[in-house]
Amino acid sequence: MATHAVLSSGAKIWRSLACTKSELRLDLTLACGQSFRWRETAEGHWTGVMGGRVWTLTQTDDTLWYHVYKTQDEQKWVSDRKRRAGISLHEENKSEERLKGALKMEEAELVAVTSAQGTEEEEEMLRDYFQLNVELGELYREWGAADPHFKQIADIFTGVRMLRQDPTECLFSIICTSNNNISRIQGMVESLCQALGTQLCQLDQTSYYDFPSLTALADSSVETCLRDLRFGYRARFVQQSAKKILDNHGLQWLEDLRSVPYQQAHNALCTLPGVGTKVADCVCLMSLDKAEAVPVDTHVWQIAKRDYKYAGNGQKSITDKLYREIGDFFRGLWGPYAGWAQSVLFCADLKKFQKLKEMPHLMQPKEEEEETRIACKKTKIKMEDNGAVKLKKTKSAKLSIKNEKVV
DNA sequence: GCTATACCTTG
DNA sequence: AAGGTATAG
Repeated sequence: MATHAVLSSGAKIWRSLACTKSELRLDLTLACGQSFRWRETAEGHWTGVMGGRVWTLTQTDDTLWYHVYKTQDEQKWVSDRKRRAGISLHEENKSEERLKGALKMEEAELVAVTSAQGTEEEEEMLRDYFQLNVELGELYREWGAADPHFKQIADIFTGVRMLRQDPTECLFSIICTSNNNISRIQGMVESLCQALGTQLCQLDQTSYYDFPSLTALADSSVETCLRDLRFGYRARFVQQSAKKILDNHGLQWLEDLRSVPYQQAHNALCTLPGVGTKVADCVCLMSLDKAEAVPVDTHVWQIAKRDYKYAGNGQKSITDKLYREIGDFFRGLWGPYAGWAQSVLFCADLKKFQKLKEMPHLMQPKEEEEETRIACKKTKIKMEDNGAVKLKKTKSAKLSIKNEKVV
């Protein structure tokens, strides 16, 4: 039976890419709530579905390692890819040019990949998914220079990078995030793929499924199906949004929003049921190449108030006006990649990553003691005179952490 | 423009 | 109350 790949096995199945951890941290980037499709299947090994294939990724200091699994049913895989691209199967011999234009890959490459070659294609898919052409280290320096608070976070939370996700997967995953938490969302997205997506392969005891097509999501049976899967009121939003896209616009519409201005894409998304300003910004930022989109949720609002003394005229909730103002504030502070910077701070606020802040060794020596002293005061952790820290959590330290975020 | 309320489930 | 949205006042 097929198993999850591990680097230490020494099997010659791994390919590599030069990439430092300051440019990419898999653990932070794949588990901070951008994509809900990756799981840590072995220490430091992340397995998930991307571009219709199952991947395991891991990294060493200067290298990103990847393995792509063979899909279980090649023929089905190829026809499924074509169907997604909007090509009816009996039609495919008619117009070679049109077919190539509509397919993400050309026919020749499609065949090459399925015959277990296509090394360059897969490397390119990874570079595209992680947007490795964007120099994150340089951006961190710019954000840090403009913003002392960012600089303080940045030394620990390096390599938090915006993924370039598939727009359909991104939209329908993010619709599921309202009034929800990451672990439940992960389960819901997994259920969604299992119920409506095609199976790609099985590794150990786990089956992997492609994200459902727009057509599958639009079917009238989907709302009931998702209600049964405990999607709650989001079930209707998913089905109705899919149907509305197909009825009013067509298969290519979402992807075409990549080439229109941010505000226009944002407005277009907001016409969909279940898509408000925050969900639209997430989709813009995480799948439509709008780096300036800053999704403002309750936590980003907390960050703005707590760390940037943002007043907001004492509003009780995030109104449309306040939403725009906070976004503009961060865009003014961080510039055209403000959404990327926001994701770093968002990540640094997640409960599951708080332990990284307890390891002061990555900070500058001088800052280190002072920062540590402040942290210790807050959390009542004892610090020796020589600056050493006892890494024992007190009760009060734990109590200051609620749900996903630190209060 | 701002506030309040319902909407599904889960911890 | 959780990474909100839609609706009415």
